[in-house]
Amino acid sequence: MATTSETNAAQRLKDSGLRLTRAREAVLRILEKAGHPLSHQELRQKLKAGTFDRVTVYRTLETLQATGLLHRIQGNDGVWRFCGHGTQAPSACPGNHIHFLCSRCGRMSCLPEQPLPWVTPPKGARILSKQLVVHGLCSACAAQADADD
Amino acid sequence: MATTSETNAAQRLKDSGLRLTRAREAVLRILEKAGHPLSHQELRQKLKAGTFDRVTVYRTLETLQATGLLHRIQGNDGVWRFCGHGTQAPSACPGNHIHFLCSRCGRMSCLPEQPLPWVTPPKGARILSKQLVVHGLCSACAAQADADD
DNA sequence: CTGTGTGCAAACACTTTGCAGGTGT
DNA sequence: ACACCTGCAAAGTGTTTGCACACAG
Repeated sequence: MATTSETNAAQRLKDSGLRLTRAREAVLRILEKAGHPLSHQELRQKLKAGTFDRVTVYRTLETLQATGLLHRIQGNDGVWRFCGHGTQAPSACPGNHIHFLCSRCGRMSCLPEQPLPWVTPPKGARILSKQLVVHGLCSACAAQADADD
Repeated sequence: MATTSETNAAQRLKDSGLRLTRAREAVLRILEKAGHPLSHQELRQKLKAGTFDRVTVYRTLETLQATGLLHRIQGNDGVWRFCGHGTQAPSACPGNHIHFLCSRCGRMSCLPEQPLPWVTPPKGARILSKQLVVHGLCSACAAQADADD
């Protein structure tokens, strides 16, 4: 079961029945290391722009997310952010928790210790997923904002 | 204090110190009547497309929202939806509750009886707003989906 | 009259689609 | 060998910006 951290991303891809390609491995590896959700753009920057086509990255993220290797959340900026940290189980970070998005620096973070609340569905409705995103200033930006006085 | 329902929208605009214009009154009136949040697009359709420029509607929504006459939420489709129902107080429907978005028909509804949970901010961070959106199938679409078997 | 609102055109950002050629198994 | 990935080009969707004219107060 245990694999070296080197090949962890590759292993997860294989285990999921996906073809092992450069793009997938690179994307997954970066997201595993990131520790917080990255937008397409942020991810692209870490890939040393030019390595992969924008479209490829979009499709790769879509595939990984559909396979359950990543989860995605969206802040009030309308941008998807993908999270793949917690590399042990196939879906170690299922995203069933609150996310925090800093309105100043745009960085999103997971609040894994705070689960999503129970929601009573409207009569007859079926709930498929929930998303609780908290907007505000992260500690760094809050301090910065105070200094700007 | 009471005004006829005819001029309610107009009155609220004046009370907020905004200039009374055709666009603002029309937009506010529609949102008051809608009873659920409308996207720019949905709103535009109710305005009998062509009445106002797209840009005007965007700016009007921005203004009304900034003034507190509307609140806005965003589903996982990245689209803003504006809500102005509950017309009594200046900010009668502040949006401090859960929203439900049907992934099939795209209609959003308010779940006003279910308030947002308390969230503990990350150390040093400052929370400015919260958004809990539940995705799924509304009762109509759930029934329809079952019938599609 | 003056400042704000509106319409029109164009720009923007993010994402998706179509198709030909390249790659993993 | 064959299906699936990738890159390139182009289109799509929602939203914003710049500027000149029109309108509310």
